[in-house]
Amino acid sequence: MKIYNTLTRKKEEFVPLNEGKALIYACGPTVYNFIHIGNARPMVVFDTLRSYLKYRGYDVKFVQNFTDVDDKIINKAREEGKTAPEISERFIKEYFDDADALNVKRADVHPKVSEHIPEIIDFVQTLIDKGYAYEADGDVYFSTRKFPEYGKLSGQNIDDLEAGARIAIGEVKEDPLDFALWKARKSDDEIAWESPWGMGRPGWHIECSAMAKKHLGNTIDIHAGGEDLQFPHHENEIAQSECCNGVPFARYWMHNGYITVDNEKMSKSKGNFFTVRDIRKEYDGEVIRFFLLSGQYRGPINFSDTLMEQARSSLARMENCKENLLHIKEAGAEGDMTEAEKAALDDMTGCREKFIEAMDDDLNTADAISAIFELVTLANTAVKDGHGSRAFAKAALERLQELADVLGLLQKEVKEEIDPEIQKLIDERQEARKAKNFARADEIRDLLKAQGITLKDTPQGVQIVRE
RNA sequence: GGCGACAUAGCCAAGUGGUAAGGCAGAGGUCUGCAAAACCUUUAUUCCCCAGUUCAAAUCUGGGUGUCGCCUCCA
Repeated sequence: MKIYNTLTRKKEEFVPLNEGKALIYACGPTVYNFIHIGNARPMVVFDTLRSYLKYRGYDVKFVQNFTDVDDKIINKAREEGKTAPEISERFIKEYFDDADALNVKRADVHPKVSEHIPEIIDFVQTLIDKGYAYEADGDVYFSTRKFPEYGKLSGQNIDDLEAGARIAIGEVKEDPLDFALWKARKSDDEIAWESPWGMGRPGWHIECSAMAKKHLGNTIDIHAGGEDLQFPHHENEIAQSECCNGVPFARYWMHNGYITVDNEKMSKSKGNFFTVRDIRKEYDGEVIRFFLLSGQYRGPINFSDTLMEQARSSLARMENCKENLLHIKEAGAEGDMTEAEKAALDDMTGCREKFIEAMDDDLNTADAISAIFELVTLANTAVKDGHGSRAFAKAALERLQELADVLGLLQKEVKEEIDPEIQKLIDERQEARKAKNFARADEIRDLLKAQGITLKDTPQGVQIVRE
């Protein structure tokens, strides 16, 4: 598989540190609010990366942190008269609720900053001992200029950065480019821990370095996150980790593009963002997932109602195919497949190859989706004359599901049981249709439709589709 | 100012040297009691503009134009 590596600005063959294994660290959310659609993109994209690597046989260890110690959380806690842990625990829960809706699986480890304070303190102390960091008034800063490779990820020249940087009033940094590893407590209501430098809390960048080190080791395979984290967050992580550990930090850096609204970046500070929770009122989580995978992950993607509607319609085509095949699997012709079905099944092998080729090319999910649509068309066409066989439906379904699973699509459980009352109505409708009492038949169909049950009259009998 | 990304049909979106995938929407048709779903046909002589390289360019080079991002918390 080829991965676009931000570090080299090239697509490179993915060669993990240890053959057959993949160590991935993805920057997770600061848990002070519901996640927005922009947060959802890296979740879905890197969940798909993990899923695909597993599909290709890698033993994947995927770590995604929660930043549960942060100014924003402290502020939110003050506003609501709660403690910081109360805020973060609540929004971690809400995070998982949204993640589940998006079919984003749990990471192997979800470390929290608050549970890694000793590791972080050790990390900072090592940097001080090695001469890369210094203490000032209870703060600890990283001496950026002591890391000659600073800027290698973002392509920034350290002197150009210097020109734009400023030391804010009250800061005690030796150099404008230095950044905080540890922040001294400023008021009693701030969450804080004991440290060799007094009461305080970790800076933002150090968390990821420390947690990645603990759970994945000194060198990891892939470090992932949003494009805007490239600088300074990831640049600082590299500086800290490589100075502390003396080995390369991450072999591949992957960055997803952002979501725009009216072609402007959506961000918390601009306030033009949509939470996943709100969007879910209108669209199924799987539609959101489909939408996020419909374009290449590195480019920007514009969010709008029109595009969500398109995503919904597109995904419906895939879902219909699955439902139709499920129905034929139960009610279709018994015995051998037709020649057309055999041929279609053969052609589906090509779809799988196209799918893999696309995903191998830096996770080209747009092309991968088109491969699934080609498979859908093959399946639909093979059974269009109404003579679909059970054997074909079963085999086609497996092939469809295999690819959809990799993308985390078509994950809804199909309910098998039918309420006896409902079944009675369905039977009555069939009787009515036989008697050409279409008024009654349509009445029942409308009645059930209102309950989320769609009836389709197919060559294989009534197909029942539930929402 | 420094660094970077993008520009393909009504909309979304692949394609990075060999003659424009896929999806949505639209139009017409088939099937159906009617629907739904599905199938068939149809929708870019052309890929922001201009020059160049080449037998051949959406794809490479140079120059424009436009849009956006990072450099400050953000995925």
